Amino acid sequence: MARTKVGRERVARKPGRKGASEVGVDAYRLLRQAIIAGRFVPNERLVEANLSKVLDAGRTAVRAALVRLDQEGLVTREHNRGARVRLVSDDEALQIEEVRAALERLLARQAAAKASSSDIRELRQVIVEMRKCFANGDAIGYSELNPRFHQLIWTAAKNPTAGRLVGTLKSQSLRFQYQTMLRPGRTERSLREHELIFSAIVAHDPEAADGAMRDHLEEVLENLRWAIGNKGRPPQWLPD
Amino acid sequence: MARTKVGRERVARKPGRKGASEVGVDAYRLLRQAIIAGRFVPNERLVEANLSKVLDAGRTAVRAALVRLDQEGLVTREHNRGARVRLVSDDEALQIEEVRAALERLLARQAAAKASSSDIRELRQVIVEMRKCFANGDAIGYSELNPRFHQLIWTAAKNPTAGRLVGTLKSQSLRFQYQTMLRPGRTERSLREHELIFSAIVAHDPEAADGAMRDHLEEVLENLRWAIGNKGRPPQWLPD
DNA sequence: ATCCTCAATAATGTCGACAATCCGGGCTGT
DNA sequence: ACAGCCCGGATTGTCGACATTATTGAGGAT
Repeated sequence: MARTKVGRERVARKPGRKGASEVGVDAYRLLRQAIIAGRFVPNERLVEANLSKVLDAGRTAVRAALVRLDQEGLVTREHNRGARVRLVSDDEALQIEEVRAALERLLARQAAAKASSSDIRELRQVIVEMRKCFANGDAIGYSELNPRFHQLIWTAAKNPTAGRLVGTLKSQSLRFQYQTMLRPGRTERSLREHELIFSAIVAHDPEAADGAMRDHLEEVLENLRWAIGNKGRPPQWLPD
Repeated sequence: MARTKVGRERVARKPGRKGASEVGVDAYRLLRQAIIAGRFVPNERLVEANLSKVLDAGRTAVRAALVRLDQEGLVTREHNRGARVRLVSDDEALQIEEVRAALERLLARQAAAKASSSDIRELRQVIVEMRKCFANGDAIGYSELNPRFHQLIWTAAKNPTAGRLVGTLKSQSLRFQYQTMLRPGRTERSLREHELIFSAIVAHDPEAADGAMRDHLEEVLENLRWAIGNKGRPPQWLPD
């Protein structure tokens, strides 16, 4: 009865707090976003007490988040030595990208087989916007459309297993992605490749979708190799 | 010095305990093995207190293990509702198998490109043993050789990223695997397919390895579909 | 009889405390 | 001067305690 625990004020950790969201999952998402956004230097130590304050969550929640992120490959944990943000080497980035390519091919194939008309409508929408960005020379707008296009394919494929996997892979190699669109003329080719994938899906032709996605990601991989080769030099536009 | 804490007996939780191993990782491995081995009914509730006693680990360790296994897809956790062993539906099993096929194709390709002579030696060893098992009609021996063959390919491919992924996928769908070898004549075909993969790797022909692995896993997938179609009926040999 | 309410129970989520461990810096002995 | 040792600070790992939440079952009102 009315055991309104007065003993320990469960006073909100901080005044403004979304009531509906849980603490643990929040800590996980926040930390994940922070890592993906590159707000930590690679190999930086993640001290639980600090994160606890910064994320405004108990150490327990931080701990759970670190365990998840470890399993996810975004941080490494050594016994009694804490957690660090994981540094993915160049070789690893290539491996990850290869795996991602294999999965995206599968997803493109399945998307072509199973895409609903609403899936196709949304894809078309993105393609239209991409064309606009290209016409306006808006390279960064284009870059932001890119992941949306791929995500739509994942949902169209209706294969959540593969979708989750590709998502985590992408988050691991995201740091390398910013270099991929700097090459002159890359945007135009990319647009054409995306259009090919799209039309294959519209035509419900799995074979063609697979091939188009293969070509596209082969191109991306080639770019990545090039970017890694040019490492150390500051990334810069080569004005055409 | 010699702060040999007597206050709280850290006496081994149970008499026989490997000193070098840590508790947490042990709990994880044990629970994982138990789930994979099918020692739980699908959808069975995993009560932390019970596991704590059974696994002989603190509740904290159990908790961490559950978080990991959740991320790995072997259990599901609902907030304030605990964890259950995850039941993978038939559809999901098919999806998983499709993803696995895509990854194994990649691995076969890379194995053909990069296999060292010692890798090849070990693979040959397994093939020889497989032939023996087939000749003796030892179907279960053959079944146990199967995963070893594939694992050797993963190591030969030298792509730990893909290897880990395939490993977790396999653990998720392991429950469905026992049905795959029951079909009459399956063993012989399987052996031939494995031999084809092997010779492609020996010849360092990535394209052929990819194709052979594709054919092999297409066959496996077909078997899985058949097995799922025949569900409910008790699995039984059809004597030829 | 059926549905609603509400307490008892069981399990999870979270926190604080403390031990175990690692790391860096100073001290000592040769 | 230099190597090795040892200690103190900092950080992680683990445990127990307790609040919170879902669930179950009994009892009462309609």
